[in-house]
Amino acid sequence: MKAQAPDPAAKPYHHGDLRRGLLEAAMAIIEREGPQALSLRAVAREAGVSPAAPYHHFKDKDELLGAVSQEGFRRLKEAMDVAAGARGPGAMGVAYVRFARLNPALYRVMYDCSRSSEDMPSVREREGEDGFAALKSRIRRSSGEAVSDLDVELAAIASWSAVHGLAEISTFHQFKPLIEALGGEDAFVSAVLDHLGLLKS
Amino acid sequence: MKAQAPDPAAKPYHHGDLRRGLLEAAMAIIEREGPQALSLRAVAREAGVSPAAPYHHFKDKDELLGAVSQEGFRRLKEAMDVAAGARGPGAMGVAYVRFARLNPALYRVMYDCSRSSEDMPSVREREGEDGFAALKSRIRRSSGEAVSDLDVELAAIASWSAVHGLAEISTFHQFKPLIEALGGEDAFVSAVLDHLGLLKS
DNA sequence: TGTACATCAGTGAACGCGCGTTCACTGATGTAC
DNA sequence: TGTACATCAGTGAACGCGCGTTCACTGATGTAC
Repeated sequence: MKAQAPDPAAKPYHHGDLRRGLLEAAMAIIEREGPQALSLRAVAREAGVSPAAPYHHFKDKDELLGAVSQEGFRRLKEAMDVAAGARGPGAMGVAYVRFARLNPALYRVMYDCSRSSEDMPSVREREGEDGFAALKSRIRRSSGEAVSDLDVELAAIASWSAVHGLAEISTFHQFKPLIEALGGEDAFVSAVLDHLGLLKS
Repeated sequence: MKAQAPDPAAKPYHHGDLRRGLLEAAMAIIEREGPQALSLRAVAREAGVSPAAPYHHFKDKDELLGAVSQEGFRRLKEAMDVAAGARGPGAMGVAYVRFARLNPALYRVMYDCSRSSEDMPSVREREGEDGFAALKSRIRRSSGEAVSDLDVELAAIASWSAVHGLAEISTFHQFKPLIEALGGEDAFVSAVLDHLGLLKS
């Protein structure tokens, strides 16, 4: 009998798409137990595979972590694109913070990888650049013609800082009451972003 | 001869202030090798003491990490207080980001501890609260009387988000050229914070 | 001032553990003829 | 269509390592009398 009718119960010797399976296992572990708990062995375990199997798909642990980060940026960009097409002003900021809220540990890993890797532009960085460029042209469009390139650049950085900062800070327990009073996370984020103009001190 | 003239070369059996020594060792390791490299054994090694010694001062590794975070917040508050007294508007934001830039790994540990600890108000949280309250009254003072408590609160959160986000993002290599063009980190930070008002999209 | 003793703050050896990685291997798959 | 064979993607045992923590211990310090 030659492997006809692929029995779905029988675990095949070959996984099919173990690379993707490992990435998903890694993300599951990160969100369930935190970035500290992520080990290659744990990922293999989670994927139902021997400890040596991942080495056929990733050079070492760092490479897997990099791939996880990359996949995270891909998903973030996806979420932002959806928000960009659909709703009005502020929607993208809200979508950004929402992504970070729904995937806090993944978001942390993404940030850590961004900082530590000093190598050449990877896919991740290119996607990040894309997002940043899109942000700039959005700001350019919504401002008058009187704004310089430098102003646009600085405003884009300010904007990115604000959403990144808010993404991390809004998870503090300290803000729970205020968030409820405002009617949920998204409303809270929107309200905070609306108050960025008041800052003069 | 009874331990007269304390020979500075001779290492005494008792350390003197090992608790502080361990904290400083921990911070040194964190900044030198990153938060991942921090182990109790490494801290003891760095402090020149046996692996078991730290247990006379900290219940376990987490407690030491918490103490490091606490000390970090103390220093951050110190830096902010200096900036508050001395310079004009924006000085505190610049000081905040400067602290994070000079102690990037420590800052990261502080943030991670803030997020993970769900316990009662520790000294760290009280100091954090103090800083946040100070920020609010500063905003209240600099705004007119027409601003509601809610607006002040939201503006304070927006402000905090912006400096936290900028603190982390400004270390990306991607901004090096712009930072140099503007004449240094502080000028860069100041310029970005000045552009927070432009954000409407 | 001296002495007995409790307490404190270190030592160093040992424990069990999970980790990253390597190795020789084997089962499954695809391709050339 | 069948067969030989190269290649691919797994296995599972093993390695050495540093880790957190515990233990019985000992040297130094402070206190009561």
